[in-house]
Amino acid sequence: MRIGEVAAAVGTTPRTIRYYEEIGLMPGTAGREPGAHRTYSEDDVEQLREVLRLKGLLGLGLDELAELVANQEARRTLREEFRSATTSPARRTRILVELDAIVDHQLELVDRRRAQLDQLDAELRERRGRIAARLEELSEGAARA
Amino acid sequence: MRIGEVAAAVGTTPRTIRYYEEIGLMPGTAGREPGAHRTYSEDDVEQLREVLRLKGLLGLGLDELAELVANQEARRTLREEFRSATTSPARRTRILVELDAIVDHQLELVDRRRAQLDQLDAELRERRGRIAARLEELSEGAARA
DNA sequence: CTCCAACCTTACGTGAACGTAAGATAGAGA
DNA sequence: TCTCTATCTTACGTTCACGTAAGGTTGGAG
Repeated sequence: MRIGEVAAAVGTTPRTIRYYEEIGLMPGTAGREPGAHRTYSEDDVEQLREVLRLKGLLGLGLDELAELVANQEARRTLREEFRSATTSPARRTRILVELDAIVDHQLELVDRRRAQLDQLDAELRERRGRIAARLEELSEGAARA
Repeated sequence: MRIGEVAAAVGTTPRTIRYYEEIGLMPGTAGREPGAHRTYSEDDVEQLREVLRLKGLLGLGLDELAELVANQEARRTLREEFRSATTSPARRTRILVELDAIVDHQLELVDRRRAQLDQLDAELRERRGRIAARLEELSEGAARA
């Protein structure tokens, strides 16, 4: 796929994709003739989607996202090696353990944020509960009058 | 309280507070002599805390935060009127209904974000589950060998 | 009243994250 | 092969959210 298609597919702009390449969030110049068009695989697109998603949801900056991207790339490499027929079971096991650690890390980030939102949500609901209670009181007072 | 105290109390800087005033996220110049020191109430501090919190958790920009702040100020005004002895029960009811709507709106924002995080969380957990399953398979295979 | 730290205003600087414009080029289709 | 259209590189522009520096003022402690 070319950059314009990818941009349209994930809902962003070519400029953003190039920028992400510039700061290391996208595949980069590996084996591309200077001036040649960029081409992307389906996996690249998927990775970009995840990056944009995490950026939006967690509000991460380039440095933090870079860490996650490194993990994403590690995931891809490991998955490929895992799928290879020549990989030994022992090696497969180590790959899986590593993949597990990566996912764990992402889950930790997500869960931390989720906990904070839960806290806020609970506080808002309590506030709403108090308002409802006062409304009850008021309507009872009106009924007695 | 003065600006430095407030900044320290909520973990930010005087500059940020002045900036928030500039863009309408903080009380402003109402009745302050030009050049005089800014003073803040406990309520102001609390409002600032909420703004910073929502900014951090939801990643909102000035415009979206401004909406929430308008609501915060409405909340304060309404609460004060509610506490006044001269307010009629009918008026109190209307105030409560309005407050309820405000909190509802905030809850909506928070819940939407929470749902997205839940979705991501579920996906990550499923991914982890698949990895665990494959590890199972591998160890079983090793046991049979 | 005096002093001085904390504050004031004004204004320019900064980093992140792109937008936009210009001129040259690549590469898929007729 | 020729033709466009999407891409390319380069580079300056922009908005947001503050940081920082300069020179003057406020206002509470002593």
